[in-house]
This record gives sequence, structure tokens and C-alpha cells, in this order.
Amino acid sequence: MIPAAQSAKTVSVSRTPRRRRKDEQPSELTAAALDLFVEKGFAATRLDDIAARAGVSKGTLYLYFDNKQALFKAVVEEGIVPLLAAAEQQMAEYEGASLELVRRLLVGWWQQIGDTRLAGVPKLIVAESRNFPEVAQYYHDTVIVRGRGLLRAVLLRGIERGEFRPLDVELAIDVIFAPLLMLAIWRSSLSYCGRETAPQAFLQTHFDLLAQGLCTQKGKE
Amino acid sequence: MIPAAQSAKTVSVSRTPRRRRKDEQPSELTAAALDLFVEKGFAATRLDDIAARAGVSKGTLYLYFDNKQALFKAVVEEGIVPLLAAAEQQMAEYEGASLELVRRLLVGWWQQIGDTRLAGVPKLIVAESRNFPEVAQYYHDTVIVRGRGLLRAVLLRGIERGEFRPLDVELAIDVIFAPLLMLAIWRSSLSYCGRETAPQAFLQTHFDLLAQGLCTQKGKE
Amino acid sequence: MIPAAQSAKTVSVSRTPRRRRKDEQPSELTAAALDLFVEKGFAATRLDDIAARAGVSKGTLYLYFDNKQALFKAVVEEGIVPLLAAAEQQMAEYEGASLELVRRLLVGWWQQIGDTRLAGVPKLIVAESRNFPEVAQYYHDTVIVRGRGLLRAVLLRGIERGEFRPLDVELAIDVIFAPLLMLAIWRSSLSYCGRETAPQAFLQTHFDLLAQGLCTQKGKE
Amino acid sequence: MIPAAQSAKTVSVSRTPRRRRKDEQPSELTAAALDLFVEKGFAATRLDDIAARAGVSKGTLYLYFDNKQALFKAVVEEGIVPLLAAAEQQMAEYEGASLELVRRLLVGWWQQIGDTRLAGVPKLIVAESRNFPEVAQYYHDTVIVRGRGLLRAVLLRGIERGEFRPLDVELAIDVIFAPLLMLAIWRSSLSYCGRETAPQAFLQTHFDLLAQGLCTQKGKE
DNA sequence: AATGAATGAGCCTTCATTCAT
DNA sequence: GATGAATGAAGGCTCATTCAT
Repeated sequence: MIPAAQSAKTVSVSRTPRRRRKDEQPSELTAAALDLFVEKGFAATRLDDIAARAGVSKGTLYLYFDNKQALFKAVVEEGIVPLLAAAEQQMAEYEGASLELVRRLLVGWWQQIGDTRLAGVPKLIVAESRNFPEVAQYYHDTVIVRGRGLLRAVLLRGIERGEFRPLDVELAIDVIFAPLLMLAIWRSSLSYCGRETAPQAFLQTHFDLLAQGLCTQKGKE
Repeated sequence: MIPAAQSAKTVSVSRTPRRRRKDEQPSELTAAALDLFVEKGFAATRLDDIAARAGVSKGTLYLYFDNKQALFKAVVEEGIVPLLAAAEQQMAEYEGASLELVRRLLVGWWQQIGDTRLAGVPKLIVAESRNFPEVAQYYHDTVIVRGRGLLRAVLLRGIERGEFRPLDVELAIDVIFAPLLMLAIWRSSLSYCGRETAPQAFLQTHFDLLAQGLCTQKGKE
Repeated sequence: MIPAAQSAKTVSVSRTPRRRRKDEQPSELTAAALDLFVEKGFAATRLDDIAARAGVSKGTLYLYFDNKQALFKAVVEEGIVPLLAAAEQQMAEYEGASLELVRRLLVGWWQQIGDTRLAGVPKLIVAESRNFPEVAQYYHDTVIVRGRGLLRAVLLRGIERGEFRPLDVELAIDVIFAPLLMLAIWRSSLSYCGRETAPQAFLQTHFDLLAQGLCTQKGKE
Repeated sequence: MIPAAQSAKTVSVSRTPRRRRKDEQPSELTAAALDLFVEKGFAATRLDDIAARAGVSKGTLYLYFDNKQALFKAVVEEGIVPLLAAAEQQMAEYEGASLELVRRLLVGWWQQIGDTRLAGVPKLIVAESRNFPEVAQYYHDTVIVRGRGLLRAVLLRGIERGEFRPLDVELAIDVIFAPLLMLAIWRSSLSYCGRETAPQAFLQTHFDLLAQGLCTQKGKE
């Protein structure tokens, strides 16, 4: 898939271009780092391996990142943050039913994160938060708080419009997000040990449960 | 309890003769290891630190465990497995409503794992499963499969007795357990970054949602 | 001269004793470090080489010194400082002519430092002072200031007793010490390039010059 | 003077075409290298720093010097050697008293070396001679031997003319030069740690001492 | 001629593991 | 059984050197 650094030496055809921009951080490097950090964890990932997977030498990493930890932080920043702005935009423009908005949020999360290599980030953060409090705090403040804000707005909108029952919004956010995150974490860790959870069905079931729990029961009458 | 390593050096005369059979693994060691593995992750935990916390010398660890990985496995084995048998016993003896049985399962999990130092184990497993497939497999086969079996029995019982709607049991198991695990993982990782989730309310909300989703809707009419 | 680490492995007879005291810094290590620091300079000396010369493994160095710089500092501390107290004692007890006292000081310096492996320390300090301001300051405060104090006392004594002409004491100290230091530095660096300066004759000549410059000229009349 | 590397990037259009023959070594480079070698020592000086101080890119250094060591040698050659010829000329033409000639030699050394950035060269040579025997030998043969030759001629002249007492000329050379060199070394290393030696007074004192030691004592009668 | 991104060998430092006591 | 000094392999990081542009 990714050409090994070794072969690159002999087969100098498909080499990475030598001239590059020093100020912008090449995404090959963070992509390789993301893969390996998710797979092995931060401490167990060697910079040699990241460099090899990115097709560069070890020293090259240090042209773009001060040290291993800085690379870790860059992986997180680059991976998740850009997605949030787009989601916020979409939410703001939507005008239909609130329950549908919840559905779109969950599906969007699945398509852009859960079913992507980015699904590994939550596991990574969870696994390393104690060792990198600064990164954890950053992730909390920019990703978690902001993500919760998205869902909070939808829930409040639904309650206001009488679509949802009055409920403890913060708790609801927790309960709604938890299975999504757990799914991502599961698929980044133990899933290979047993049967693969069917993500689509899982999400559907979760959403159905929610629909009953969230909504006022007009339809039932 | 355990004499500090320091004092042991000076007062080596009046030492309590610490007789331990080589086959019985002292729980101080696994307890110390559990704490540190959960806190720092496997790779970032030094055997020096484990030994220091357990109040023994580093060499002593090797009297009971072949190597660091064996210690890791012992931590998992010793921590979780013993709890499952007890739970299975209780489930078997219960005779009341199935929904109440589900509630007891969740509450029992919370009291014996979620609100214990053992809450860190799921995070640990998730974080290290890729590096220790063998341990991951062990955990999967003995803890996850067995735990799912517990819940599966309850759900089938409920369906059979007409208390629960017919449902995809495996998916339901996933959806029911996910928030619990996520709660444990959260409290073992990022919780300190923001507001502490109130576990009791979280569990209650989760259970209420479930109740509506699981049960046949007689009451509603 | 010093058995290489390699041979020590095979010929396990003359091994360094395995059991040692962790709190006291073994002088083999600082001795080896002194030799190599003087010979190659701080940066160009590899810890491997120091360890090999001391007959231990590289890791052992870290049992006794936090890092390379700490080892450097220990070399300086251990090497020179102990000698000063003894010299101060001797000076205080002496009761004869001041010029003779000066001579004893110079000769004593030669015997205990200049003609010893310690002769390399001045070169080392000079070469590395800019990179290790802290060590340089330490050396200045404990060795240089104290050494100057020794000579200052003698000069003042001589002036007071009318043996020496009145003179700018501080300048005299500089002028008196400079050739000694230069001799030590020379012998630690370039001496091998050309003819070896004859130290005894050099010191004698220096002393003779001084004698004429320092003393009142009674004898000349 | 030399356009900074930064501006060169942006304003690369109106650059002064910097034509330099490969055989002529630009003195900006050696000057920058001298400063840094003296300040940090050879090993601790990075080529990046030298290039930055000279206002060129790191690669440019390799257009003029084969490697770091060659640059080191060039620094020494370019720094000191040119001064000797001029001094030899002056000595040859002088016709007055020999003691005055000694004085001029010392003062000239002070003005052209001791009080210049070149004062750092002796320290540098001393510090690195063991690592670069070839450079040390070169320095010995061209600078030291030749410098000693200068002084030797003066001393022999003085003895011949009856101005100086008969003396061991080689030893005298050592004793005369040592304080000068020590002064230069001191000012290149530890001087900042304590009080600054007053160079003028130091040299004067040294010279006065010498005058008494060197000269025949006619004047005393 | 000049640049500076890329390289990779080398060194300091850590830490799991061993073993003499 | 217990200790802890010693080991040495491994990994993060640096920096002299190269080379495509």
C-alpha cells in the first residue's frame, strides 16, 4: 500500500519530491502518525516507523515538528478540528424537523469521522490523556465542548418547538454521544477479537431508541 | 501495611518474615500495576514505579511475573474475571420482572466496576489491545463474551415472557452496554478536563430511555 | 593500562565487584571521565568511551550521575576542591620567610596538580566555560577565588614584614599564577607538537624572576 | 553588508550578483566561524549557526570548505598567520634598545591579537588540539615556532649587545609568553565569572618584572 | 553560485531484565 | 525470598553532509 522507505531508496522513481514547503506541515506525516498512534498508542509508536510509513527519513519529521509530542498534537488538531466548523454551518442553515436534525448529526458524524481513519482519534485521546494533559485539555476545549454545543443547540431547538419532551439537556448529550464514541473506540481496538459490530444497524437502533425517548408522544395517541 | 523499601534497609533485623509462595501472586503487585497502567498506559508505566508503589524492589516483580506483559495479563485476569461468576449466580436466582433485572445488572456493574478502581480496566484494554492481541483476546473471550451472555439471557427472558418487545438482541446488548463502558472510560481519562459527569443521573437517564425502548407499550394506552 | 571492557567480559576474573554503594560516587568513573574530557573535550567525549574506560556499562553511569553534565561537574568538584583545604592548612602553620612560602606554594601546586592528571582540569575549564557557565562559576568561586586567597595572604604577609616591596597584590597574583596555569594547559594540549617544556626549569626560572621582582633589594647594596 | 538570508528570499530579484571565485575563501565565513568556535568550542558549534551569523545558507559553507574541520583549519590559518610576517618585518628594521624591542613586541601582540577577536584563537587551539592533531601541528609549526623565533632573535640580540644578562633563551621565551597567552585565554573563557583583569596593568606589571629579570644590573649601582 | 529540504549516522538517555549477594 | 546494582538494547533527537533546484 504505502511503499516502504527501503524500496524507495533503490527504486528512485516514485520518490517523494525533494523540494517542499517548510512552513506548511505535510499531511503525509500526520496521516502516517495518526495511523500508528491509533494502532500502537503514543509511547509504543517509534518515529522510525512513522517516517517509514510516510516515506521519509526520521530526520525529516523534525523539520516540521519540534518533537514527538508536537507531532501528536498536530495529528489531533489537523484531524478533527476542521470538521466542526462545517458541521456548525450546516446545523445553522437547517430548517426542518429537529429529530431529523439529530439524525443528520449522527449520520454526518458517522460518515466523516466514525467511518474514517479519524475514528481512531477518540481512542487515542482516551488512551493518552493522562500523559498529555495539555493535549487532552485542548481536545476537550475545542472538540468536545464544541461538539456538545452542536447537539445542545439542536436539543434546545426541539424542546422549544415542542418536538422534544423537556429533558436534562446535558445528560441527554452524554447519552446520545456515548454509543457513537464507544462504537468508534470499539472499532479502533477490540473489534477484531470478535464479531464485527454492524455499524449501520447499531446507529439505527440507537437512533430509534432515542426517537422514542426524546419525542413527545403525540403519534401514540 | 507493607513496610516501605527504605525502612526495610535500615531495620532489616526485626523484619516480619514475608513468606509467600511463588505460585500465589501477591495482589499488592497487581493492584499497584493496575493503578499505574490505568493512569499512564502500559508502555509509559515503569516497573520501578510499580515496585515503588507496591513497596517492594524491582527485582521482586520478577519473582512472580515472567515479564511486564505477564504482569499486564495478571492485572486483567485478577481484576475482572472474579466478578462475573458472582453476577451469573445472582441472575440465575432472580425471579422478578425482567426490566428490574436489567436495572440490577446496570446498578451492579456500576457498584462493582464503574465506581471502583476497576473502572480503569476497559480504558486500559482499549488502549493496549493492538499491542497485546493475546491479552485482548483473553479479555474478549472471558469478560466481554461472558458479560454479553449475562445481558443476553435477561433480554431473551424478557422477550419470552412478553415483557420486552421482540428486538435484535445482539444490537440491544451493544446499545445497552455502550454508555456504561463509555462512562467508565470517560472517568478514567478526560473527565478531569471538564465538568464531571454525574454518574448516577447518567445511568438513570440511560435506564429510563431503555425502559421506553425495550418494553412493550401496554402502559401507554 | 586500563583493561578494556570487552576483555573484562570474557575474562570474568578481574571484574568490577557487582555490589557497590549507590550513594557514593565511584571514583573510577570520574577518573575515566577526567581523562577523556581533558583529552577530547566535553562534547567530543562519548559516554560509551567513559564507561568503557571505567570498565562498566554505559547505563551504570546513570546510576551515579543524572546526566553527562552532572558527571562533568562531579569531575571538577572531586578533582580540585579537596586539595585546597590542605594547602590552606599548611600555609597557616608556616613561620619562615615569605619568599620561601611562595616557593612552597608553587612547588606544592606543581606536585599536587601540575604534575598530575589534574593538570588537565584548567584546560578543561577554560575550554568549556562558555558552554557550562554554572560549572565555570562554581570553579571560579571555589577554586580560583580560594586559590588566589592563598597567595594573597602570603603576599600581604611578606609586605607587612618588609620582605616584599609594596606592590599591587591582585596584579601580582595574576602574574605569578599565569605561568603555572599556562604550563598545565600547555602540557594538556599542544606540548606533544614540539619539544616538551622542562617543567622544573620553567618553574625555577619563573621563581627566580619573581624573587627579584618581589623582594626588597637589600641584598643588592 | 551581507544581505540577510531572509531578505534574500523575498527580494531575490534585485540581488547584487554575488560573484565569488571558489578558490578565494570569503572572510565573512571564517570570521563567523571564529566567533562561534571561540565561544562554544568546535564540537558545540553548529554549522547552522555559523551560516546564520555569516548571513548565508548552510549549503554555501560547503562551496568553500570541504567540511567542518577544513573550516576550522581555515579559521586558524587566516586569523593568525598574516600577522607574523608584518611583525618579523618590524623587528628586522628596528635599531634601538633591545628592552624597548621586547616591549614593542608585547604591546604589538596585545594590540593586534590580545585585544582583538583573535584573542580567542589560543583558547581554541588549546581546547581542540587533541582532536585535531593536524591543525595543532600546523599551528605549532607556523605560529608558535615562528612567534618564538621573533622573541628569540630579540633576546639573542640583547645578550649579544650586553643589554641582557646571559640566560636560557628558550626558557625565557616560555616565561615571557606565558602570561600573555594566559591573559588571552582568560579573557576568552572565565573572565566573565569574576572581576575583569585590567590588561594594561597586567602587561605593564609583567613587563616591569621582566625588565628587572632580564637586564644586567648596571643601573642598580 | 546559492539554497535549504532531506538524509542518516551517531549519541544521550531510559528502562526492562538479570543476577550476585 | 528479596534486593538493587549492573546491563545493554532501543528510541528520541541532533546535526554534518548531500543534492535537486
